[in-house]
Order: sequence, then structure tokens, then C-alpha cells
Amino acid sequence: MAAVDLTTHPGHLARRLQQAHYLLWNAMVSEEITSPQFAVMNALVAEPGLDQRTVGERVGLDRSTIAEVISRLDRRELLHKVRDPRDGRRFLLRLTDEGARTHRRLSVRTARMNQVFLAPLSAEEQTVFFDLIRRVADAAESLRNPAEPPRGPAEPLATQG
Amino acid sequence: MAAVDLTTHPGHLARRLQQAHYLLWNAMVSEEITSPQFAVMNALVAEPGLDQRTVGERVGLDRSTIAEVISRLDRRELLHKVRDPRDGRRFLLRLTDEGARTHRRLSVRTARMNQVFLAPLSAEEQTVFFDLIRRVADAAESLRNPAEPPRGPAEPLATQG
DNA sequence: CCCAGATAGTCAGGGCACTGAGTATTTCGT
DNA sequence: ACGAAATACTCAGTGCCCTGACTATCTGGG
Repeated sequence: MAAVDLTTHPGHLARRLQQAHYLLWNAMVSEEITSPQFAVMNALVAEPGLDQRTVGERVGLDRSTIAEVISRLDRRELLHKVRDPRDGRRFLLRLTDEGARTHRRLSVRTARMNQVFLAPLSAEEQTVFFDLIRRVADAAESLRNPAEPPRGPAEPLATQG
Repeated sequence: MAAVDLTTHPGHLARRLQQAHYLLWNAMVSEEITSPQFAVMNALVAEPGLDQRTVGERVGLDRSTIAEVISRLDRRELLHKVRDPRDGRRFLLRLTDEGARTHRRLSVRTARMNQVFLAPLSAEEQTVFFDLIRRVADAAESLRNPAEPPRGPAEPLATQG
């Protein structure tokens, strides 16, 4: 009888939280575009012309996963992928017009979904919720990358050359 | 410039939290046994003889995912799977001796890991952390299963007949 | 100039997570 | 007793997520 109470295990709670979010996303935002895909598009709205690695860094995905997500967005013509003329290793990424439209459309739905998702918490509790999760996640990440100095992106070309 | 701040998006935060946990689990608990696998083993320590569906319900996994996790544990001889003689649709699950030993060993490491993971928060903050996440996750789940009455497991045979 | 090391991306492999369709078994109403 | 509905599980398909090994390109020191 040495069983443990999983409701006090942050990892288990984190998984359940993400599943709950996945569910609500599908119901209220999109069945086509996933939340990580939206995060990538969002990063490219903020900083057009980023390379893959940097986008991955912005949204918190490793090189392999970001490659998959981007290839799916590319296949659906939601973004462009072109070799950096100044560095043949990189691809520079930019949303297509349709990608930008899709991002705008999903942004409003995402906002609505977040409201529903967080509805069980008061405004102050929501603030605390963000703060606590962020602190735990940041701490665990920095256990891995011990104080890595921030590195610049691929010196993004002007927004729409 | 309609980009959104992902640090205020609970879904994004949930994903990052889970990634952080995954990392720490690998480093401090096991590279062989994953956190969902441990959750399944834990459910079987608490209630030996459960069927697949009920285990899935206990740990929060759907029928397909639980089948995969269980087949991996079965392949490694950490649990047994036998047809329920009283209901030919079910499999009754029980840890093997090695499974029970593994569960005990990982339990103590998991406890240590949880301490490290939650170290950035004070004791009271940890309580709030659990409470807030649980409330959000529960609310989102019940949006889906509108007030489903709890249903009993497969009337588990006595703990080791 | 040239090559060793760093860097961007790909690929193979393993695991988690969901949906929708399909099979076998049990249960329930008539 | 019988057939429809419910239930437990499987399978195919899609997508996320990581590691480790590999390729191509760039950079810097000698």
C-alpha cells in the first residue's frame, strides 16, 4: 500500500492542465491549427524573418519539433521558408497573407478561450497562477541552461523587405 | 503588429511547465520509466486488479493512450494482463514483483524530484499552486463530461486472491 | 588559405495524446 | 430467447516532444 497521491505531483497536474487546455482549444479555437502552431505563427507576427532555431527558442520547442511544426505550416501555405542569402545554413520564415489572416482570426478566439479556461479563478488568482507557473518553469529550465546569455536572432531583415 | 503575449496564455504556460517537468524527471527519476508509466503503476499499487479503462480514468488517459502505455509496461514485464473470467471484454491488470519493486524505487526519487521542482515556491505558495491548477483542470474537464456520476471499477478481486 | 570547431537543419527512433472506425462481449428490453 | 445498445479494447491516422547521429555551412586561429 505504498501508493502515492498524484494530486500533489506537479508533473501530473501539469499534464492534466495541458490536456484540459487541448480539449478547450479544439472546441473553441480550431481543429485545424494547434496551439503550438499558433505560437509559431505568433512569433512570426512579432518578428518576421526569424530563422527556425530562434522561433523554437521563442516558443520553447527543440530543433526537431520546431522543424515538424514548421513543415506542417509550410505544407498548408501558412508560411514561407527561404534560405538566408547571408547564411546558407538558415531558413528565414515569414507568414503568408493567409497565415497572417489565420493568425488574426485565431487571436480573438484564443482570447475568448483563455477567459473560459481561467473563469474558475478570480482576477487576482489568475495573476498568481501565471506567476507561480512561470517561476517553477523558469527555475527548472535554468537548471539545464545555467545562465545562458541571451543571443540575438538572425538579425531580421526589415519587416517586409 | 497584432502579436500576442504568450506568457499570459495558460496553455502555453502549461506546455512549458510540462516540458520542465519532463526534463527534471529524466534527470532525477528515470530515463527508462516515464511519468505516465509511473502513474499507471501507482494506480495498480493502490488498486490491484483494475481493468484498462478504469486505470485510464484514474490517471487521466484515454483508451488508446492507456493501451499503449500498458503494452509497454507489459513488454517489460512490469505488469500482468489477464482476461477477466467474469467479463470477457476486460483485462485485469496487476504489477509483477519487479513492477512493485520498480514502483517503490521510483517513489522515493519522485518525491525528491518534486521537492526540487517546487523549490522556487514557499510552502504556502505550493498549496496555492496545486489548488489553482486543480481548479482550472477540473473545470475544463467537467465542461466536457457534464457531471458524470462516478462509476465503480471492475469490482476488483481481493488484493491477491 | 585551410581546417577544426561551432552552428542550422534533417532524419531515425521512442514515447505521449487524441479522434474515429472497427471487433468482441455483455446487458437489457421485449 | 433474441436482437439492439452499451461497453472494453484494438487499430489507423495525425500531431507533439525529446534525444542522438548525421549533413551542410560558416567562422576563426594558425
